Amino acid sequence: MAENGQPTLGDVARAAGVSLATASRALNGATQVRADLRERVRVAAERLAYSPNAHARALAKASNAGVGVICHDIGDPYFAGIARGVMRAAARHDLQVILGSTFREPLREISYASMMRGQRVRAMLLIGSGFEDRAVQESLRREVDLYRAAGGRVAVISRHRGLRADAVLPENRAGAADLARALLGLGHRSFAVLSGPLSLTTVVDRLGGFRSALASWGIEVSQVVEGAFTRDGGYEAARELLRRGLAATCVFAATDVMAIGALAAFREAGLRVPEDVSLAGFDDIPMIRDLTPPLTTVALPLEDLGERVMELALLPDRPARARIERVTGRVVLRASTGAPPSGAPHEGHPHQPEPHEGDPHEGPR
Amino acid sequence: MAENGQPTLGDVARAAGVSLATASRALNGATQVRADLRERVRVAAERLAYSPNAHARALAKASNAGVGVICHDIGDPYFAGIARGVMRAAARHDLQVILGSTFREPLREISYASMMRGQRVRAMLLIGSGFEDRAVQESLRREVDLYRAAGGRVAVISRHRGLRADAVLPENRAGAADLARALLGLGHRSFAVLSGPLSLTTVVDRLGGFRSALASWGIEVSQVVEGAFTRDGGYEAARELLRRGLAATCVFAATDVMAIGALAAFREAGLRVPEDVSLAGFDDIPMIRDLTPPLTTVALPLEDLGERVMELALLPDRPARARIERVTGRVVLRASTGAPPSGAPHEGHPHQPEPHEGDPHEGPR
DNA sequence: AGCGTAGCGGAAAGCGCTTTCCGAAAGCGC
DNA sequence: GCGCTTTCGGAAAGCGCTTTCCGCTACGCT
Repeated sequence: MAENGQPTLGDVARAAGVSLATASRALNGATQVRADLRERVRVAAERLAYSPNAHARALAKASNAGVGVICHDIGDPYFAGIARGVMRAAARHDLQVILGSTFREPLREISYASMMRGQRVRAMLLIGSGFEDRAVQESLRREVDLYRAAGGRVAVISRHRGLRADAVLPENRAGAADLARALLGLGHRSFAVLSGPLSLTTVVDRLGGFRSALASWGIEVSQVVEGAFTRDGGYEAARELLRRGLAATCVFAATDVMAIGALAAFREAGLRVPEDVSLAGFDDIPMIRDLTPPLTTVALPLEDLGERVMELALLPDRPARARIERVTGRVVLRASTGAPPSGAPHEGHPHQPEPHEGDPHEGPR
Repeated sequence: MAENGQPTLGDVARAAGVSLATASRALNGATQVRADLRERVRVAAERLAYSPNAHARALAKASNAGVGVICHDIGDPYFAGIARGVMRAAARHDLQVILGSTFREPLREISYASMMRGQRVRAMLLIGSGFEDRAVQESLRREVDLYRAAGGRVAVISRHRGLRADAVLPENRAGAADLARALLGLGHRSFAVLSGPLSLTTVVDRLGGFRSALASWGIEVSQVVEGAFTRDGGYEAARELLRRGLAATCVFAATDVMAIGALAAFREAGLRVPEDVSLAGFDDIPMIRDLTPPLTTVALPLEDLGERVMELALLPDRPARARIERVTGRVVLRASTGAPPSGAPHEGHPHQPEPHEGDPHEGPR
């Protein structure tokens, strides 16, 4: 009996009248143990409420039933949705999940990764765009490489650059382009974008896809305002947009969460959506269906994303090249977008070059 | 060097030219190691990218830097909000979080608890009401007792019954009573409740508090419809309510998540909120502020709840009696509640006994 | 200068489990 | 019925770390 009162495998073996090794085999293995003995061991374990020490087991087996998951904010519906999928997949494989929420602090991401390497988790999942900071990227890269060198598996969502890990990649460019075309189809000819931090590939791709689809109609995005990837970030960005003077009939927010904030800002300013301005987001987090008006968006199967990234990390053979699973976003037109108001700014001269404060950021890659 | 390529403490010691024990002390302890040696070890560890094997450490120390957290659905904003707080507190204490999401399957809760016992986590956090099933409760109770007997610490949110664990308990009764009084103050005299499963103490308390406040005005709840603790559960319950014929000017949904569904159902039925019917929820999940209309609710500091339950579990001395922290819910009146419509049913005869299909459930405990 | 004491480094014993390596027991054919 | 093959159970060696227990060194004191 271990000092803390927990029975050990030895206790079980003794209670069952077999050797320690036999008890181990009886409990774990498909190995050959006589049926009656196996049963006796099982009963003894049951009776003692034996719970194998996972650490001892992991140490002896040099493998582990844990996976590490690092996301930016478990309170954010986007990550919560993905986490849901991850949990489901993990349960299917009898894996336990060690969760890290960075709260968008780069250093915390590194330290989580390092901690998970120490835990010898079987796989490490990085969910969401990486941080811009070069040094941070370098540290993370190093950490991940060490982890992989030790046999760990890494898979990511929305973050392929520089990590060459297996990845689930939402097709941000194509999705945003589809959205742009749908909005053009509604009659809009002038657009503003509330982007997230322009350092994130996710944002660059969404903005880029949106722009390129417009470009083939000879239209440019009138205004871009950067904001944090949060509800309040969207709210502030929308306020900034209004402060600058809204010069668009349609606003595209880089994420639904931001769009929610934008909606609030517009409403506060007395703008009706979609009568005065159309608004679209990206991701399709569950709650936006219940907003008034329900939000047009590019739907990503969040829970699926989580399940797939888990499965990806668990695939046995590591090919030379990283496996990439692309996930299509489906445009869902809801009531937050409609025809542009008649008398809208720029209507009738869609091809005019737009002199405005412009955005200093490079186009799509 | 371990076979998987990870350097071991022995490697570090050799590289630093000290003994294994010295290396261990240098890295961990406030124990006495000469400063220059300590530094040499640190450098060697750094250079080798040494990451101590957490399992070996946990095994040797018979303690562990992990805590287990079990909730019902990490995708639900209520639990996601609490989880956020837990993560924050865990990070403060350098603890890693092993997360379990039961998806409301009782057996999964047991198996998570058992798994976490095997992990020898330092603390176990159970978030949210327990399951009704007697056998399930018994198993969980047994599991928890074994875990505690082995020195584990358990803390819970919203689940005191039968576990005698330290608990953070939202004051559901008082909160619901306050809400009822506020609604009475708005002029309402007839009420329907969309409750969650009546087997949950949370629901019983909220319903009970609501009822008892009404009772002191001689008013009874006209209708109670049970539904699942989800958006769709609220939606369905509201539809059922409408099907039976809404006989109230104000509807109280046991959780915000349910209220969101109810709002959708009412809107679909052409009922205006709050002009035709007032609607209130409970919890104050972030998104309800952005609904139209914003939802009246009883605000719980979700993130705080998470931080507090974590801190509670970490408190060193275990007193004979469980520590209970009660958390007050604050009524937040928003636009989803207003004065009852004139010509509302029952108006003018608030004290009449209400013969209707009634609810078979006992009153507040 | 000699002795006592404190402090620091090294050897070694586990932590609880898995797993290999053997020896023993059982089953089979002739 | 005897020897050989096949199973199966037990002893023991780690997995990587912490920690106790010693012995040695170096310093301080008289």
